[in-house]
Amino acid sequence: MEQETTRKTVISILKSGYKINDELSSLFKKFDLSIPQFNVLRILRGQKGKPANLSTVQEHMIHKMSNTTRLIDKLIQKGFVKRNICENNRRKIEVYITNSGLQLLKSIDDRLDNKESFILENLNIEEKNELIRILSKIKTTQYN
Amino acid sequence: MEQETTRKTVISILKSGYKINDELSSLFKKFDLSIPQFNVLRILRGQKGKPANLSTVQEHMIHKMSNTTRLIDKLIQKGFVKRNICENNRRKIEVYITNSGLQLLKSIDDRLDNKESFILENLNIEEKNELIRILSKIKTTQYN
DNA sequence: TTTATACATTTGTATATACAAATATTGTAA
DNA sequence: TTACAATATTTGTATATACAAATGTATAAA
Repeated sequence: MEQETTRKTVISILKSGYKINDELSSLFKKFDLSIPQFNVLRILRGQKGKPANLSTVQEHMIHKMSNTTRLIDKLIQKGFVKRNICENNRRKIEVYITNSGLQLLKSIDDRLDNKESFILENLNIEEKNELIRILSKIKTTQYN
Repeated sequence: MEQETTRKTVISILKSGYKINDELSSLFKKFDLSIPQFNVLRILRGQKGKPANLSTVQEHMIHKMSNTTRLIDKLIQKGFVKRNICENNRRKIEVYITNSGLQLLKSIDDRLDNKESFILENLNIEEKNELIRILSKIKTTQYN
């Protein structure tokens, strides 16, 4: 009985995640970006000028990334990101967002806000906080 | 301010979804199955002997599938599923689960229950029901 | 009966992802 | 200072996915 509720809850979270994922994918697609690519750009913007190295970017990613190198290669090709070898530790590379990348994010910001508001339109603020609170209790073996 | 809560909520759902996805992936991987493959098997088991055609399977999938044909090809290769051409309407195919597929599911059932219980270990029954209730309010443009 | 349209599935192709192995650089212990 | 381990990133490869186009079948209209 409770097992049944547990199963339904798991499926409900999974499904909600897929739905939101699809919604955001189709938004970013208009800007020729994938969700992970967008996240990298947003992480780099959060650096406020300071470059980040690959492992830092990986740590901040919303989901574990198996190949950050090629992900960033794509962003470099598009001119949104630049890469240098770190002088202090030549194993590391430094990645930072370009003006073109910042402009792109600026043009996405409003549309993302709208999309997010739309998705959660039927939830009041208490429900949103309740969701955040409960979801934070999820346990996993994979990562924090 | 509320926009900030909205954003946090969206990210929280996404992240929870990714986490659970990764947990289940790594469980199914032990049985050489992906999550969509497992879902197809479970849908077919739910048919209780009656075959299902491709579009029926697609409708029941937890997330939209772009290529059910090849997904089922994999399951056929592994011997968990069989496929016939539908006699009444030769455009359709009929798919059904084999005994080997049923046995596989049986061997997964308990471990899946355990995994799901583990993931939601810190949630009481009210919180689970509350999650289901709130998550059902999520709106999307992509599908129902 | 021919032609067009809708339906159900399959195939082609380009891109993305996962995972393991390889490379390059640095730190450290003998 | 050499050898070994640790760190950071890159590359190879196999598989998965998305999307569009193609195929084959059925239905309906002229």
